[in-house]
Amino acid sequence: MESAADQAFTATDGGSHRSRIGEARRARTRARILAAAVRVFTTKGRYGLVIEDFIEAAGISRGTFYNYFPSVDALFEAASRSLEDDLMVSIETELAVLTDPVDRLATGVRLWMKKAATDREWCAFVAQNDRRGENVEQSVLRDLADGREAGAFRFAGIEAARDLLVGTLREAMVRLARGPVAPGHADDVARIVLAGLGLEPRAIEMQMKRPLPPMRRPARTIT
Amino acid sequence: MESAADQAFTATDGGSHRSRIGEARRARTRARILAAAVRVFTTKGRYGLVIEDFIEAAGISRGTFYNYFPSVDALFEAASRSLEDDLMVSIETELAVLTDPVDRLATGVRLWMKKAATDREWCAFVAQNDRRGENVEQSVLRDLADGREAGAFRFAGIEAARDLLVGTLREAMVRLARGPVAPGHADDVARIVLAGLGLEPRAIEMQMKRPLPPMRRPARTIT
Amino acid sequence: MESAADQAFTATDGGSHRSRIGEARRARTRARILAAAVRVFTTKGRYGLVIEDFIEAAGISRGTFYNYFPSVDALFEAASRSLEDDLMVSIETELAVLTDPVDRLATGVRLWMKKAATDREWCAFVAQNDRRGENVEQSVLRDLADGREAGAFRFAGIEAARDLLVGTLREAMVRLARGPVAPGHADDVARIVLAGLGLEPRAIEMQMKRPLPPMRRPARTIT
Amino acid sequence: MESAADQAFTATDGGSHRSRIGEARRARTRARILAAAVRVFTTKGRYGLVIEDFIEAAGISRGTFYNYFPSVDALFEAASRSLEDDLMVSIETELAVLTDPVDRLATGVRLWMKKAATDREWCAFVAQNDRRGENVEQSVLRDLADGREAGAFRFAGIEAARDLLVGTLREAMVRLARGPVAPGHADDVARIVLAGLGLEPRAIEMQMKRPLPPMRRPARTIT
DNA sequence: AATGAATGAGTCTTCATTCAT
DNA sequence: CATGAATGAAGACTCATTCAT
Repeated sequence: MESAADQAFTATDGGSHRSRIGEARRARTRARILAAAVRVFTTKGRYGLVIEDFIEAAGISRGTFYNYFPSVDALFEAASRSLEDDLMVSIETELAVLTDPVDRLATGVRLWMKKAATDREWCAFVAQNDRRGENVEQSVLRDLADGREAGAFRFAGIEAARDLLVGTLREAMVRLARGPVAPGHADDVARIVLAGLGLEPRAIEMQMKRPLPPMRRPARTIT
Repeated sequence: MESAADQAFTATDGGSHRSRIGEARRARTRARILAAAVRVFTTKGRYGLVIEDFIEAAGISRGTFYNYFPSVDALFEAASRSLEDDLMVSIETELAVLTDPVDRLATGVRLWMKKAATDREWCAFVAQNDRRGENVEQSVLRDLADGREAGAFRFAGIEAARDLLVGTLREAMVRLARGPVAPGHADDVARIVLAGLGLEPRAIEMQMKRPLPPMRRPARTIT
Repeated sequence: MESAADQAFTATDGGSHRSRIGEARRARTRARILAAAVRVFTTKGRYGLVIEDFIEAAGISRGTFYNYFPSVDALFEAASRSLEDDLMVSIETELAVLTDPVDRLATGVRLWMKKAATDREWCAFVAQNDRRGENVEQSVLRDLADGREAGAFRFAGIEAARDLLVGTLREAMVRLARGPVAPGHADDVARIVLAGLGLEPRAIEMQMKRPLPPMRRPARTIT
Repeated sequence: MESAADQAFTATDGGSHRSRIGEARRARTRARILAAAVRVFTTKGRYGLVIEDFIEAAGISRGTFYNYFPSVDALFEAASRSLEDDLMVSIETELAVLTDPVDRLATGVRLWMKKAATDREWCAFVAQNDRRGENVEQSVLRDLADGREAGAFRFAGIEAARDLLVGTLREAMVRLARGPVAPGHADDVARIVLAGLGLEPRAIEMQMKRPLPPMRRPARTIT
């Protein structure tokens, strides 16, 4: 039942009160499905999953699933982007204060690897997806180009450089998702990538000594 | 379809000729299915394929498919091993004469990329497949370890080194499979990988100038 | 949406004003749903429609639909009766002044065809509906019987006569609903039906020359 | 197991023996499904039927249904055309010896009504479908045009004439499918249709006295 | 009264697998 | 061995209906 206050409000508000309530509920359900989907994908992999897996994990009905996502593929895409973008926002926030492309790229790689090493679920999930989102691709390409122009990076083709960066991180994540790794693994990966980009050994070590800024929003927030 | 002559001949023969004919036919049909399967996997990817896709491409019946492979997974496995081992045999043959691990690894990477650039179908297929075969993994790890011990490679962790090598090549292959690339791309990839492994720039250039031995068996032979 | 003024007024009033307002609103919403339903049925036919089709066309919510109609069938029934009775009232009004059964039947057919040719939406909708309403059936049967008794009509069985009349008009309406027809089509249909009933050619021409009374309520009023 | 004779035959026949066996089986199953579908549609009407209804009636599996028809609609269409064409072939066979369009059309109508009166199942089914097949439409239009040109028919528009013919027969069939009719009903319908087309009363009576040729293939043969 | 999120039973559709020919 | 019709379990998808707000 609506309270008198609600009534009066509604009367002069043209229905937006109900709308806002509805929207909030929708957002909550969507987040719930996405969170459950991440668990499912992480646990059971990318393929061979059926709708049942997700509705059971999310505690919703079949119909509700289709009210939010038209297919498992769409769900995976949404969950994937959500997780990745979530991190990228955190990273970009930190990188915003850095102007030097080498600082930016080195810090970005280290933060990414730190996240991967710290949050196994995130790592396992993102490693499944063999394509990075637009956010990541653009950010990476820009820093690579700028760093080369500045003379800090020395590599032949920017495409090869991007493949080195993305490919190495991905393989490292797959390894991380599979089980324990040697201590220092994350740093090893960062070093070898920077070496591949042609950064001087001393510059690499300077980068590795820089304190890594803490990332905000460490808790999973699926939107 | 057997000719009438075959029939007549078989009829007066013991079992062995029939067997030999049968075996040869079996091998031919199997090869035909595998070749068609490679085309299918290359074109449509690894997942979401159904038996119909393969029997249509191979021009065989449902029943015949099951006479040779118990499932799509088995077919993929067979096609995958066939293609990869095929190349590894070629590469290993060339590398056999090389004793220096750096020579071996550099040449191996260059041959691999040459194959990828030359044979798009092979490239697309192998890029789909996540795990490198055991052959590849072991050969790579040995050369990495030996090269580091010899002081030519300088990298922190061998796992990171392996991830750099495998990951970069994989991304490069995905790129190749997607469409045309800049000229010199294959060389760029080889260079950047070697740089990542810590090889001196001059040593890298020396490697790149080495003539690349031709690979035998250029024509696809699926076994 | 009620204005604030309505609200305030209602608040100090007894129940009856609210009731009257409510009834009026109810009637308006119902009419709106019916009008939308006619459009939907006309466009998409009788079957395979889902509630979504109607709530979208009417711009209402699911819940509201059920406040007015329990099912699509009920909605169709209501829309159907509404449209057909609407016309029959008009036609009966005109025919009321005519006593001769031949005059009545001929005029009725001509008015019906005129309506069909003039109002494509009505035509398409009614053509979908198999059974004529009871009103129509009884009126037709009486005029047929009277006309035969009077010696004007000459046909063997009254059932066959009714089938000729109803069937021919129906096919003509289907044709009209499908697209443009030759000029004079409506008259052709009236003539051929009267001929089938055995009316003399001269009598037919006399009927066709009679001025057709205008129908009242030309504008759609769904109740 | 194949017999030795089969073997020899197959060997020189390039597989067509198996093909013919397969085709025969396919044809039988298709006919079985169609026959069952006719029963179902006749009994339960055109709409609201589900695949289950048909596979149960035909005694086949779900998968088999889809091997032959993609949807209930397609099945209805096929069954409908099959029945209608079946009759039209019979009728056309009889009409082939007749050159006069009036003879042809009058005989055609009488045969059609005879079929409807004799075979209730056929009648009920065909009456469901509100469109005649191309065969029927073309045959009717040609005879109408020829008969008018010959001066025997007198009607204003050929479209109206077609609507009269098709519409009247359809309503008569609906009536027949619903229950018993007065004796002579079929003849009444033929007479009233011919009258509508403007045929002279004496000519009508002459037509009605012509002996109706027996139709071959009286038994249901669904193809 | 109006809203629209949630539900789940009812159907549709696919596809791996079998097997008689 | 090859064939392809038949199968039916598994899973996808729809949509009438309910109900808290």
